[in-house]
Amino acid sequence: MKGLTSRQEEILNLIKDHLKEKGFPPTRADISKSFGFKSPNAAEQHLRAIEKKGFISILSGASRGIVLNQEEVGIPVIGLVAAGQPILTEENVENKLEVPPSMFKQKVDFFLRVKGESMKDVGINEEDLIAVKKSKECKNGDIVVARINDEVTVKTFTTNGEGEVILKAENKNFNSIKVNASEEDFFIEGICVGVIKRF
Amino acid sequence: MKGLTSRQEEILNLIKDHLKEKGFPPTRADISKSFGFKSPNAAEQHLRAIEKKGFISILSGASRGIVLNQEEVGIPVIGLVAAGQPILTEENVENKLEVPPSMFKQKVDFFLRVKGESMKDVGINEEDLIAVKKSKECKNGDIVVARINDEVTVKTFTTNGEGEVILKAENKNFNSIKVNASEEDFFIEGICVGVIKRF
DNA sequence: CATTTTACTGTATATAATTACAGTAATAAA
DNA sequence: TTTATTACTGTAATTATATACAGTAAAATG
Repeated sequence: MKGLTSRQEEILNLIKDHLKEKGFPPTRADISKSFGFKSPNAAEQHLRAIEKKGFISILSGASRGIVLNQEEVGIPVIGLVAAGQPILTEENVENKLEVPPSMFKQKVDFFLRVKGESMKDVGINEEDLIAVKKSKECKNGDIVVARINDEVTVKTFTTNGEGEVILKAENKNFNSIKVNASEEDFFIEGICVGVIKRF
Repeated sequence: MKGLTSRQEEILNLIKDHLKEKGFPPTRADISKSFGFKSPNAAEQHLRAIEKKGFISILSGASRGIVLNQEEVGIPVIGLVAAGQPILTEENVENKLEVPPSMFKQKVDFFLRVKGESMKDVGINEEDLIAVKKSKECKNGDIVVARINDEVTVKTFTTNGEGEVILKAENKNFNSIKVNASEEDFFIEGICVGVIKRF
């Protein structure tokens, strides 16, 4: 799927706008009119080029038969994180969830399916989806997704500012983790900005 | 905006399905074909009737110029429920949240902003939004939105089947409520099918 | 009980829309 | 430097589509 020329991109955007505003695709004549083409064939040729590059499909014979070949939009849902792999690898993505940007207070980069009950006391239970914003920085009290020696965990972050980090489990039956950041392989993957529970 | 006949509703649903699956509206011929009409005019007449009732607009001259007249902005978020009023009254709606139907396992009719910590132990805290499916029926163990003497509450539902209902608070600091359904003004508004937390 | 609405068939036509063919010219790629 | 691609004009044919007109018949409405 090669890249579109700037003109082709303009045409594609027009199609998207037309779809959004009127609810159906434009005709060749519609396209020609808005770009000032004097021949509908100009639009036709562009459509063919855009189709060839894989961005649309043209249904022959059907009027307005232009179909957008957009990949699924949405935020990836991560199940288990395979050892030794970054979180946002293709293999870890279970499916995608289309949520509006206004749903949480901050931008959500991915959802992580929670394993275990270590965060029970703040209302995060097994199988819940936590909404995570990618970030290396965090402040005391943030619920974070952290990685310690290749294991991914969700805990409350606290530090004394002298390199000592405590990842606190919000459940009295679980032990908190004291991390020596200089010795161990430790980093923050992101901050939890929300939770979705499904009953 | 009067109601559609069942046949007209079928036609409208076909239009919606066509839009969803193909990305553009059907022609009169498309409609006629899927219903087995032998004349495109059958479809035309139906479209006119549906337009007259306000559910669609027909753009004359344009092929496939059928536009759905639905505002469906999203699912209402209910803050406080004013005494003596049904939950889904205009005044109770704080704003709307556009969530995809696949987000929860069941259909969501409204979100309710939770007050108090009485359901803390199942991960429902103050200010969380619970996703509620309207229903008068529920079974033991369901988290329900109930109304007792004009007050709205969220609790776990249990009954012994003999008219005795217990609304259990999921927090040891809160008392459960025993309801005598025959004496008190009590009914179920809906079932909690999910929770959204925003940090 | 008359009238309107619903739910179609059947035919026909104007026009909307796709799409093929024949070009021109500038630019990018091999 | 030859060839392919991009970006169009211009014309025309074929097909897709909307839509008008003339009916029939049952059901709903007033």
